[in-house]
Amino acid sequence: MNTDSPNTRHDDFRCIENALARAEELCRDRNLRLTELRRQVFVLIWQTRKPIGAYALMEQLQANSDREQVAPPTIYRAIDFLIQHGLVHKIHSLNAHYGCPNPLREHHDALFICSICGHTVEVPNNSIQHAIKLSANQHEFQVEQQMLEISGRCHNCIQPENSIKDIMALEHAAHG
Amino acid sequence: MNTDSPNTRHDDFRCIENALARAEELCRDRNLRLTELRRQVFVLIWQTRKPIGAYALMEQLQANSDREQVAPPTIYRAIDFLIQHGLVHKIHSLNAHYGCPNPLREHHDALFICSICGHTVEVPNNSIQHAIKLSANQHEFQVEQQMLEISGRCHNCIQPENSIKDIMALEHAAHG
DNA sequence: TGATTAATGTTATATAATAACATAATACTA
DNA sequence: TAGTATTATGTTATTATATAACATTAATCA
Repeated sequence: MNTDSPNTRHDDFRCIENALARAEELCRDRNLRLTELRRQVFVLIWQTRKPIGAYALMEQLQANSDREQVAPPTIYRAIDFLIQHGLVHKIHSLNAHYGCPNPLREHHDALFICSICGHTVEVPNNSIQHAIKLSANQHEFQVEQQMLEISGRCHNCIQPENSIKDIMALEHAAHG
Repeated sequence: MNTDSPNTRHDDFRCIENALARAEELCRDRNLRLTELRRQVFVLIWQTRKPIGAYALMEQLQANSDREQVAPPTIYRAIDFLIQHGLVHKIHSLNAHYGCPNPLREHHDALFICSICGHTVEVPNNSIQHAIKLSANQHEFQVEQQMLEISGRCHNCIQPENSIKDIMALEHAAHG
């Protein structure tokens, strides 16, 4: 299932470190408590690098911490906190979660979710946002929340040929 | 929870009849079988006039038909059929369903869902659609499915004063 | 320090969805 | 029109997702 392009691979550690730093800053600024539990859940979500469900997250937490047993409310509370403060988004069409790459910016983005590899990209788009606002105004509708989830194939997964090529290139590189 | 404006009330029967007629036509045209079960579920969804979950639907079917006992798969299969052919939409943010008012038209609409009264409106919007397409192209993303769900307050529920006024007007009308 | 609030632990349960297999109804074909 | 294949439904059990309710611990603040 891991179809990440190899050249992004090595950035993972720094990427997560950066995300964590941003989260800490945000919490400091807003006087929120990024507790050990919340921090662990946050990091686990980022480490997965694709949308992850609450129960999978629970297992991960169980496995990667010295906690005796983790029950659903533990994980749901942590997730709720992270969602509430924009550090994590929920993808309703998958009942899964991913780390928001830009929690400071106010955003109502389009979410492109690859149905093959799970790769998820958040795309800010003013014209979409504008169109929604306009439509809401026309219908005298007061917007509270919005979600735009688009599933399909990311550029890496569009054509099967490409995947095979990639794999062959990888193997070739590994052998020579 | 029923905050429909009174002047739309009397149209319910005809409205559902029309929807059913459209569904029957669609099924005839596409050689699909709108069985008794599917028809019943379809009508129940329309009768609710707001998003309804699978289990609530199950209870409704239990109560409003002479079936002995309705199990989850029964209702899920019927819903799946209706969704698959565009007769019903699923609202993922609510795990609920509502009847599509225009199943024949190809549409990727914005869905405005009132968080107070549940009133749900499907709004076709070319500029939203255009913006999404553009964004997808830019990211070399091949769209398979998309959903835009917007929750907030519909024009009837925006101001509490209005609701109270409506109720008073209704009561006044009923007494006089 | 003691009181208050916020966070977490713990047990049980509610809600949503599907798997697997049996039976019945419909459509197809010779 | 009888036999066969296909589609739809019935039935039981289970999996997956999420929350309620209450106890305990940790952090904050007067």
